[in-house]
Amino acid sequence: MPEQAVAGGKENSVETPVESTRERLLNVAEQRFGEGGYEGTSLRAITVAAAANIAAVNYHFGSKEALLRAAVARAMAPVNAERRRRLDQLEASGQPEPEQLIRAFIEPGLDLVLRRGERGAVVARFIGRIAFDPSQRIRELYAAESDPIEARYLSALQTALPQATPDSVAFGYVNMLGLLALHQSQALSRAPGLGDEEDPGKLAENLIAFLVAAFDRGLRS
Amino acid sequence: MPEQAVAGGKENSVETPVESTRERLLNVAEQRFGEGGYEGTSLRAITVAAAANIAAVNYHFGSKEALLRAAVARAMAPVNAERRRRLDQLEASGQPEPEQLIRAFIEPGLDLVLRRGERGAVVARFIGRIAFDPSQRIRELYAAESDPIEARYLSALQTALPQATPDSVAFGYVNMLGLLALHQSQALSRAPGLGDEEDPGKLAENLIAFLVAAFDRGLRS
DNA sequence: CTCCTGTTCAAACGACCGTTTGAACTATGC
DNA sequence: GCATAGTTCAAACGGTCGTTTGAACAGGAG
Repeated sequence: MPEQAVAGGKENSVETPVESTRERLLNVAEQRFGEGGYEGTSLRAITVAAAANIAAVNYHFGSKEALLRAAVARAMAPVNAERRRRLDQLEASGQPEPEQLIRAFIEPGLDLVLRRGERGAVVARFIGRIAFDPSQRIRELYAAESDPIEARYLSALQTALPQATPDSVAFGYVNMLGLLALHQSQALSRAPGLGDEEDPGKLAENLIAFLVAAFDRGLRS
Repeated sequence: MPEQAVAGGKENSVETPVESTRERLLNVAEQRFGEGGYEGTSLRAITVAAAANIAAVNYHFGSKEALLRAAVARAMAPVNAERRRRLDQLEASGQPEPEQLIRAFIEPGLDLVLRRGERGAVVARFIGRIAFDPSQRIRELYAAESDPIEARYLSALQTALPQATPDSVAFGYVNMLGLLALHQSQALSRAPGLGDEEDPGKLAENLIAFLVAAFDRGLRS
């Protein structure tokens, strides 16, 4: 077992804690997959950037798709955990408002991930891109990762919006999901300096206000 | 010049007017590109399905990307024309309501394209997919095709929503663009039978209502 | 008929793809 | 010391990619 990250070597004490090959592959994978998509990114491009051998991918993960799956799972874990935590908290304190539910969905996706400097933006773009990859196979791979919470959000939104039909609540939910993914992937910011990227917090507030209005008054009754 | 589509031959009088190789390539290209994305679709898969030779692509278009560009231009032309027509009409009859502007943007994208049976759905998915392709190069290719109208919509929306800041109007516009593309690409309909695909007209009305509410009350003032 | 232009074709080009192999290297347990 | 399990490596595997080539074919004009 080489490279145990001696945790106090001569150099790279905190800045670069000697990531393992496996971690470097995951880091570079989510960066490159987020930039070029799954089909548009080769394993060789990833392994070169990660200073790893081609065979390391199949050794640590088994295949290109398994690498993607591992990267998606790792990237989604904190987002899902935060969403669960907020849902638990909201449900524990009575009937939540629609805005609180929407906020509990959007903020973990934007805030928690965009506020972490360069790496956070990379993770956000990766998630947003994979969620709507051209290949249905890969979209399902992402959907499987966020499915468990989807049902909780749908029923919570339904009770918070009793006048809306179940179909229209589901319609609003997929719109929320889609808009979040689009802003995460930064595919909407065509020209630089649209006024969004400057402040991720402001983007979250704008998006939440947009969705709250749509949920409150834009769904069929 | 063979295959002049004799316009009244023995068979295939209306059903299959002997499409030229060029037309068959465009038809298959927008179908396959819409299903698998640009990177995920090979020229060989296209030419086999179009019953054409590989070299025909480079003869008629020059390259894979030029084929995509031609397909995008052909698919967007009627949508852009209809949007221009509606904008002209609205501007000729006084100050349009936000809903009228949103309708003039959404309906040509969904209605005009989803109401035309199988081919319309293929074209819609193609447009929606290309608009948010992982590759920035391809997204720009699409954006160039719809840019000319974008400025008109932005200024019309701004005067229809005088209380909203220019930034928030632009924010609403990209959200509208993104949601339309997502519904066109059918990437939002995960499970079959969500209640949307059954009636494209109903989807358009739901989406318009959703967006009108968001524009009217969900933008920063 | 002969030329000429437009179109199609099989075949091959070099490059890159994801995956596999088997040997080399490293640290640990005995 | 030796054996062992975990990890990395250069090299090659068969396949597919987009593109190019040069010959073959088709119809219209002279």
